[in-house]
Amino acid sequence: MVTVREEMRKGPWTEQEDLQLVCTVRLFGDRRWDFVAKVSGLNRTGKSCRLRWVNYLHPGLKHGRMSPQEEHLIIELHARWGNRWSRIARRLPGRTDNEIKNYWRTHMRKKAQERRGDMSPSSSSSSLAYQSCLLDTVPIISMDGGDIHDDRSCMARVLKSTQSVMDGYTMDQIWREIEAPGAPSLLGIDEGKDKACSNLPCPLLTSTMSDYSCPEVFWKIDNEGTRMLATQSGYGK
DNA sequence: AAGTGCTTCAACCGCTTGTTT
DNA sequence: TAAACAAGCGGTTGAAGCACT
Repeated sequence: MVTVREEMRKGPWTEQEDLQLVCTVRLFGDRRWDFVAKVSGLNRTGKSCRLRWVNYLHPGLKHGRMSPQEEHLIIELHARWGNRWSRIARRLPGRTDNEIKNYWRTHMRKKAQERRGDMSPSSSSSSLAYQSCLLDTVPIISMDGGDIHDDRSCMARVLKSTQSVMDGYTMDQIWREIEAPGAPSLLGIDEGKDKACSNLPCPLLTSTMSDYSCPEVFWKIDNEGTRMLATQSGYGK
């Protein structure tokens, strides 16, 4: 009988861990992080998985320098809202609260102080009103609320059977495919759900959804850009 | 080339808020 | 309605990389 709780892994993520997390999130969605952490086989907390996904692995993220427009917007919104980083981040598609927070600390605080003197409060530029559409770009498949043991064993089979396939892919390759203009989304969600999984850069995902009868639940986007579950199970309502 | 200080940013921590039972 | 749990948020830390001496 094993009663000793395993020590959770901390610190920087490896490429292999990233791959495992990406594949697990694609299969089960980015909601139940404790579940994702468990079935992925990663010895990480759900919290850690969520953070890694949100701040680094999320397909909608930008990975470059801030543009002048983004800089301007950060200054403007910080002046208005203060350190409400997540709120500010929602106005900057592809940027995370963590990234903006770091950026502010390193680049902008000084600049903002310099500019505060000559910036009138009415200088807000409506042309800079970005749409908060980051999350809408994320193709997600989620689990339903079924028996957790079934889901876990399903995932275990999936990961095991496809380990060799995953080995052939690096995160760089996945990013390139995600970022390539006109490239199919990871789950082909842009072209309709019936084609989901047909154009995956990671072959793991094509085979798993059809080869194993894992619960299939899809997110849909409502008119306000809010993700909702389109499901027969009612999970996530 | 080696040492030192600075910058950057990924990741953790603890608290708060929201959701489920 | 309250308790338990999950997710989100903002602050902080520390390692890695870079610039300068």
